[in-house]
Amino acid sequence: MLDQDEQSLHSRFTNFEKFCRKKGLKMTHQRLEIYRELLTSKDHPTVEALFLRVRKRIPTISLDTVYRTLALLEEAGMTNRIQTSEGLTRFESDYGAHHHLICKKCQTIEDFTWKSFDTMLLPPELEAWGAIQTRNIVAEGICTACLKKEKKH
Amino acid sequence: MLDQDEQSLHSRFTNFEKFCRKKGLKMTHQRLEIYRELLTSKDHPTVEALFLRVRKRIPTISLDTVYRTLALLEEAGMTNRIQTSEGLTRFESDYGAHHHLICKKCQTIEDFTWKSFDTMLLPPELEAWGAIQTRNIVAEGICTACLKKEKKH
DNA sequence: GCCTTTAATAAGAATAATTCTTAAATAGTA
DNA sequence: TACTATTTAAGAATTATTCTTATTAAAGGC
Repeated sequence: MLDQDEQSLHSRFTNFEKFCRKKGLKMTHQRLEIYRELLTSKDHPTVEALFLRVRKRIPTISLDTVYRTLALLEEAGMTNRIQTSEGLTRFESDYGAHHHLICKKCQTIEDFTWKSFDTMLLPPELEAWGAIQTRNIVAEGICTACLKKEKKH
Repeated sequence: MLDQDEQSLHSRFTNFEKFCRKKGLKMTHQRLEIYRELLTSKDHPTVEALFLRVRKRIPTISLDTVYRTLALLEEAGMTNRIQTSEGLTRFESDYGAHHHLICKKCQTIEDFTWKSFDTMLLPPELEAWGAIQTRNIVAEGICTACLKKEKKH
């Protein structure tokens, strides 16, 4: 995934403030730090991982606050929840349409984009199903790092 | 998804027996019934749901046995685990490449196939990532039934 | 800048899904 | 039929997540 530039990062913070005001939500220290951490994390962290990272800056923060804030951000469409086959919930800040590559060995998740897929017409049979809003590819396999480890064996 | 015919259902049972023998696993009443239930369930059941269904035939079966058997079947590639955004784990028997339509309202999952997507070349950049083994689409939206309910409102 | 109101927080209890432990039951085999 | 190694049922333990409640802190009016 391409790096986000400073401009877009800044506009994301502004959007967060706007969203909070519109909803009558308070802009707390905790919310801001959790959101900042999520924006700068590129590894699809778990709730626990985010909690540990934010705790470096806010030592008294509780895990529950991280859960609540993530639920809030998700509702506002500012983060995506990813349920992995490990059974863990991971989060990512949302940079528009993209897809996932998951390594079955080390469970790391990488993003990729595929514009021509995104604009491709879905099979016409699907129209009868209802109103489709999103389509995401999950590709699984073994990443290069894990393949190398296997060879050494 | 197309109905499976009797022939294929039978061959699946035979494969299960073969798999068990090869692995030195015992063919228990419980394993057979859990597998049968999974094969004939077309609604991507949760562990709990499978447990309740199998219990009609084996009233003394334990939830843990269902968990263990599903883990076994998964390892053998005879079932797929689907982690939904509700946070529930659902299962399906594996009938080759297919994709999922998930309703955000009622959370039901439907299968669909898309042959031309399955054989389509992935973006060449992905080659550097590693060895990709599977690719699945998850399309989300609102199903017709839920759309109708919304209109009545 | 201070006060008031109301929402948000931390802490720990509660819940729910899943896994583990152990004694009893059973499949596969001699 | 008897033996051995798995598998099972039952319930305890674990883990992720949500709830409860008393305390703290934002936002807005003064």
